[in-house]
Amino acid sequence: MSNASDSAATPAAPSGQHEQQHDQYDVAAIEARWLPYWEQEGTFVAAEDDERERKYVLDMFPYPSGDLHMGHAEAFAIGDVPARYARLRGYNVLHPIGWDSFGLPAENAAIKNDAHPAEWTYRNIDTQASSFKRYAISADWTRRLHTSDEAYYRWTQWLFLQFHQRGLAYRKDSPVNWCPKDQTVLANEQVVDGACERCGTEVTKKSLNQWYFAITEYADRLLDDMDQLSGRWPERVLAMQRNWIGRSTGASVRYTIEPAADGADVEPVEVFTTRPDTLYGVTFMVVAADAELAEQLVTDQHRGELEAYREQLGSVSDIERQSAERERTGVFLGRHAIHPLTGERLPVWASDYVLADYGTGAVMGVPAHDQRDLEFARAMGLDVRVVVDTGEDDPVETGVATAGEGAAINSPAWEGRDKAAAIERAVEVLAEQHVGEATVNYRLRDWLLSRQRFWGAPIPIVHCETCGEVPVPEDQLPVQLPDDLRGEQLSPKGRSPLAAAESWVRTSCPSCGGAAERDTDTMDTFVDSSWYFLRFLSPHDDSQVFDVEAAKRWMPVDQYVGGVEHAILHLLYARFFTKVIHDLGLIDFDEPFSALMNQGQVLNGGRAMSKSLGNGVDLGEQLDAYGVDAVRLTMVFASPPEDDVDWADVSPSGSAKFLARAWRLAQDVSSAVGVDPADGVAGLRATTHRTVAEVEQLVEAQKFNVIIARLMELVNAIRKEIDAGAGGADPAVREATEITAQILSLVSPYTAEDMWAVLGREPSVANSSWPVVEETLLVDDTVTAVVQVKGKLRDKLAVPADISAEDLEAKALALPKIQKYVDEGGGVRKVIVREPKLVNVVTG
RNA sequence: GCCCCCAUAGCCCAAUCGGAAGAGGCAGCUGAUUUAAAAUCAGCACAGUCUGGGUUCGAAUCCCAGUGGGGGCACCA
Repeated sequence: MSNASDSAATPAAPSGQHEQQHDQYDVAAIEARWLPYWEQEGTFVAAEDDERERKYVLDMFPYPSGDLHMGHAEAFAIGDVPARYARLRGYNVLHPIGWDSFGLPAENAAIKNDAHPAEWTYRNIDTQASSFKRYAISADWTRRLHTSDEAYYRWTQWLFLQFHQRGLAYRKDSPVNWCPKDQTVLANEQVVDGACERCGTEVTKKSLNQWYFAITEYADRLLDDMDQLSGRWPERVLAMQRNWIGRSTGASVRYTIEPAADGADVEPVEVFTTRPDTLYGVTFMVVAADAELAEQLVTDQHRGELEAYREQLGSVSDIERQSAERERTGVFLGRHAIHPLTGERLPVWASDYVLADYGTGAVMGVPAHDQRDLEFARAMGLDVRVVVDTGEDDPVETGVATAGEGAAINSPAWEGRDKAAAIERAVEVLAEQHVGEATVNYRLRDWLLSRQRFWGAPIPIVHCETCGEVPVPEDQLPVQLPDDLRGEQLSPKGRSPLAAAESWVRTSCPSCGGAAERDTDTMDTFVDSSWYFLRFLSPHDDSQVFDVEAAKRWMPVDQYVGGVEHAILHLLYARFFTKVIHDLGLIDFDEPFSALMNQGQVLNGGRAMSKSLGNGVDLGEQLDAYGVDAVRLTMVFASPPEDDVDWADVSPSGSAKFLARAWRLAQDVSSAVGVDPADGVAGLRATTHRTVAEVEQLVEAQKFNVIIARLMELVNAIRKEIDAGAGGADPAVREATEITAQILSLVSPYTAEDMWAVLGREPSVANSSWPVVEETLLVDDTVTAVVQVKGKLRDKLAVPADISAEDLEAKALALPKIQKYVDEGGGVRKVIVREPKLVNVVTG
């Protein structure tokens, strides 16, 4: 069972010997034969002037972290199936490849090795590119791109300027997530459980002036347009995006604030609530302790207490603060708000359970019907007033708030109404009194895009003392990265390394010509990957961001393939970019990916492969041991594409065995090219055409693993026919074997190509035409009908396939066994007939 | 706490519309071939579909409740 002992690991035969070795399946020789051929012939180049119907099949492009690994092997084997299938079905297929080549690892490697990030990056890209070529992805290499190329990031900067011009890229001061280890800010999406997604360091808050994309302006469209993706994207990805956007509808309510003893006027405070129906249950108001609002509201007598409270909070980490069991804390601000409907005086408190950056940073306290408010009220001795009768016990006694449905009580303006009707009426009342209105709030925040790191696209903005923030004119793009920084000069210092390149920073203002400074931050690398699928349309065009005419022809992407780890970040950002680019008038669609497939992970022994577990499997070793085709076949066959593949559960040696078995069939075909399959044995022909018909459905349904199972059956059937049936000269055997090569080419291109050549056909099998199913071969003359009595199988019956319901029923009822059961059951009550396959006799 | 997905043989997994529970593979066993082994070939066995209800002539499939596993969001008002 050890890999090393597997016979598929036979070293390559010297070239030129394969003619003599045709009875031996020699993986290395077959790979060596076809790889250069495809490259020379440009077999997979997508033509612009080809007017056949088009398909754009895209794998999420890789980050160049070292060589390819098992995860790449799975993803790209799976992504190649729809691409190759479309090609066989006669589509003009675009299946490009490139690299997402900006990012932190390159920079860290550069610091460590006293080098420039570009050196590490492009070396890794070269390594991966040659591995990809060997892996025989049917990619169009002429469109290869790297996001770290000037020719690419120039247009990333151009897009930034378009966003900026429309007010969608802006700067603001805000507390932001800060990773102390990477010394850079992070987007909300990059903070997982309070820690940096990349390095795991606990994230702190820092108040900084940063660049943002106004993705929240697109929140509704991002949410609502998911309807058109339903059924074509995995449901869980859509669910994750819905969660992330977190739209909640409710009302904003304005509370006037009672002037303090010192007489100073205070602005009204607006709060957001999803439960305006509980308005009569409000007994207090709480503002976020860390919000400016708290400072504005606190009276002089209580200012000291607020400051002490804030100081105390500073020592509490985010993770601790979010723990559910924490006691409610807070301070009274010495101030009262006026209830907009009752005129009651409501004490205003500050607490850390209210978030400063959601809604308005203030909430109305409804302790009877909100658990958090109830806990706070109990801790502070505040009133609890029940205004919804849910039929549950009094929250005051149980300590459990009743958040469910029920009739409104103690609510004069909507007494007795159920939740929905009460909410509706409450919003009306608020509007009539001019104290509130229906409002929508989102969990989604604007996308923080600036990074204080080197290896990214510089933000094309110049800061001028007289003109302020000035965009770099488009004809001066790209703003190139300075090339004289390397090694230690790139180490994180809490501000961008670009700031150290003084001659780079010093520039003149594009507007007034005076002395000015460049913005020293670079863009989040997710910006780069938010539009690369468009750049693939015209990667060498230096006159425009992408060819808008080509976009009409190719976009949107018909099939996007990638890991579920990008469910929120990349996919949400790419959708956002597409909508903005749509609004810029460059494209006429507003969703980039019509269909999405998530492939699973590759595990080993039930766990993700990792260095610390020591369970890593080296892709190169697997390829050397079993061959590219066997590894690809194993990946596809192991499970449905979206499921994880556990390398400990699968058998690449079994795959290699199957490939050899399939390949040998081609050796045994002795009929000439072009013989009429109609002259061949009928049984095998029926199996063949049934397989083709089924494979068509299986590709559409993305059940790629089952394709392999069907192919194995076909191979078994051909073997049987050759050895114990009509023999290798039968035309049906040739037809079946040719089709085997075609189906196999979806997954194991080398073996398939070689079979195709051995069969005497012109390469490439990848561009051959998909077999036409002969429908007449799919229908049997006779079928087996099952006969049930009360749903239990009691007998079987061979009948003509076109039997009528009446005849089938008569035949079934005439069966002696059935008569026996019918008699025992007390006679026929009803007969269900589904001709020609089933009869169910109901007795009694 | 809220939401999404999943559960079929020792293991990975099939099963169009609700119509015979089993296609394929792995591991296992038997045999042929072989001096032997490998490779190859032929064959065998193993579950009644997580549990409990319901709908139906008929449920792996639909509905309800639960158990177990995976995932997302979460002091978001």
